[in-house]
Amino acid sequence: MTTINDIAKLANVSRSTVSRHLNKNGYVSQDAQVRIDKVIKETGYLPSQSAQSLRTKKTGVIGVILPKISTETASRVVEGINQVLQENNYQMLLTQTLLNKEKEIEFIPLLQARHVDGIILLATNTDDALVNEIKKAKVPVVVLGQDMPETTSIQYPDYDATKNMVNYMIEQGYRRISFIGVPEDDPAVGITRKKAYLDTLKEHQLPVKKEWIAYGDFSIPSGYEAMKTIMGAKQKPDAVFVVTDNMAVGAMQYLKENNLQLPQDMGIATTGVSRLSKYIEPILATIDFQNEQAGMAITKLLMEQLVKTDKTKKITHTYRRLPGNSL
Amino acid sequence: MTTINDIAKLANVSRSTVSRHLNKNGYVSQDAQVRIDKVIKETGYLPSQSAQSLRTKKTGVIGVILPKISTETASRVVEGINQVLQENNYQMLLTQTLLNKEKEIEFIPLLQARHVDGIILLATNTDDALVNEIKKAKVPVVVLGQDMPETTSIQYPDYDATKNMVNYMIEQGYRRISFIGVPEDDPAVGITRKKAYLDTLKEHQLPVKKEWIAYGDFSIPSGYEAMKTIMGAKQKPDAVFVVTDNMAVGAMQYLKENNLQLPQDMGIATTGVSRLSKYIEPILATIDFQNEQAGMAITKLLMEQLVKTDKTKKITHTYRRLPGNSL
DNA sequence: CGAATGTGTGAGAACGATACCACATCATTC
DNA sequence: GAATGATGTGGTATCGTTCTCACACATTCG
Repeated sequence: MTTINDIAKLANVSRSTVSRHLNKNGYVSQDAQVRIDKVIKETGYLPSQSAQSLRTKKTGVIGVILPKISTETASRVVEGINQVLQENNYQMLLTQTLLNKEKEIEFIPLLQARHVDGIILLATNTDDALVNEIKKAKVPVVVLGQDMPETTSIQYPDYDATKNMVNYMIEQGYRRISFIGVPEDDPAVGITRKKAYLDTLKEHQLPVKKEWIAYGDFSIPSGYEAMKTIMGAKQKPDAVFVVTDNMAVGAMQYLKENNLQLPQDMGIATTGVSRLSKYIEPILATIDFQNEQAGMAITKLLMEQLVKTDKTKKITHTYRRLPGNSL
Repeated sequence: MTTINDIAKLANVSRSTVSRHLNKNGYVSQDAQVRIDKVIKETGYLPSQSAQSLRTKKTGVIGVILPKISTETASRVVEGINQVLQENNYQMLLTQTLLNKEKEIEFIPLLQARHVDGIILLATNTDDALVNEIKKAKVPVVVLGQDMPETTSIQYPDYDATKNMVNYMIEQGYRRISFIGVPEDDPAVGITRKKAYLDTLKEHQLPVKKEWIAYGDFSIPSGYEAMKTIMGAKQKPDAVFVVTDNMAVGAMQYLKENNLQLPQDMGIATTGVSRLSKYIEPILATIDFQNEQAGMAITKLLMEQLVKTDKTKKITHTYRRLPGNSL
């Protein structure tokens, strides 16, 4: 590997001059500049990032912590993140927790040892230990998906969107609306969305039955099982709201297998829009959280934090309701 | 940030001793070890990766170059890659080319400037400039998805798998089999799969019609359009083989919109299995290239290369045919 | 005309780690 | 009791940058 010293020697200047030219600070004569440029082109020299970052404490790398990359939601968020990072000449160090909470915490110091300039966390919980680790962090940490105390974060509009959809279901004439959720470890999805569901029913004086509420773990099969549980109730619901699209697909599968006509016999609605969901039958009524944009937005927030570490900011992302024909 | 010097001072030993202890080479007394460990725990010290890599020329980071993360294939491969990397205590620097060939080439030196220990390339072409850049690389580069000359690589069994599926279609009684492919820039998908299709038909003395062949660009809409083009032919085919599942979904969409019963009026088969494809109707007959495993396999190959830079290796990955009910 | 400013350059000290080397101490062996 | 080898330790060079300083020379200005 050629180093800055080689360049200096070949261009007949000192190391300092090359550095000044490269970083465009300080004076370098026209003459020296062309000589340096020439040599750099000839040798294909690229500065050693390790040395640079040892010196400057900046790496141009952003750490991203997410549960699992091979989910459509996560990969779309990453797509958005990557886009903004690339515009700003940053690169992305990706880590997966595979839903292991310990890892979520461990990765923060680990990424800092790698001297990432900032961290983007797609959070699945808001445990104290995690919040603590974030507070201790020496680099800006921004959070997407949960309302993390004292942290710059973007939340999905879990409450409003859910309410909007459940309201819409009621407008469509459904009165016995069941619910498939997830455990409360994940506050945004597990608590907020459920609360919105309950609140909306209550506002309309509609019945809330315990047997109409079941839980899954984000996976397609768990949606299938939850639907099965609910359909075991004495009084059958006439619709179901499922908190994630994957589980909705599972639920739908169960209903179809049991010869229920959608949406005539049963309405179904969800949040989250996967690329293929337009092509399943019926097309799911869903909430689009526009994950790419969310990824871009959170990254832009981080970029801001990188220049001026100002106060923490809370933003709620937008959403769109997509009609589908499952209601 | 606490440095090794702080640790040394606090533990009353020299910097060297701390380093020796940390790297478990050379002698350190029991006594010193416990003192050092204690101080490290108290301070939460983590060695600076920049300094380490400046010194050792190793970063523990692997660069991954891929076209687009938010595709199911790519994200599953990454899932596999990540799994093996994590086992081996490596981290992953992710870059997207967004199908821009120049970037595919640029990223190789760029990642090297970041001192990645190795590069995994999910290649979409085999251009000379790219091959050249790989040859010039100072770190091991392994390639997944294309047969790259003089490079350690894993290819998908494009030829055999396609042949297997087309043969199966013929067994099922289809005789007028059409084809939706992609441009030849991507040799593995654009050339090899098409050749397998043509060869198989020829072996069975079945007609190959120009009007039965159309091309898309990997996207769902392009599959829709290609199917439309083919169905414009005077003599209609009785089946279609689509080289990627996304395009197959588009093709299927077109057929359904035009009231063709699948598989009675028209058989459809493809390669690539997306998470949701089991839930669309009919279930696509497809080839599963087992992307996670491919990702794991290519990463293991890279790990091998990292210890002993031996000769280049060529491996062809395995596949499974999934029946579905679209044939 | 001397001082102040602008332009251009290189020497050398960091940054935080690793690794080679020299040296000290102690136990073992012939 | 001298030689040998294992154990333990610290000094110092080094990796490839950036950055502060000191200094040299030109030009401008009061």
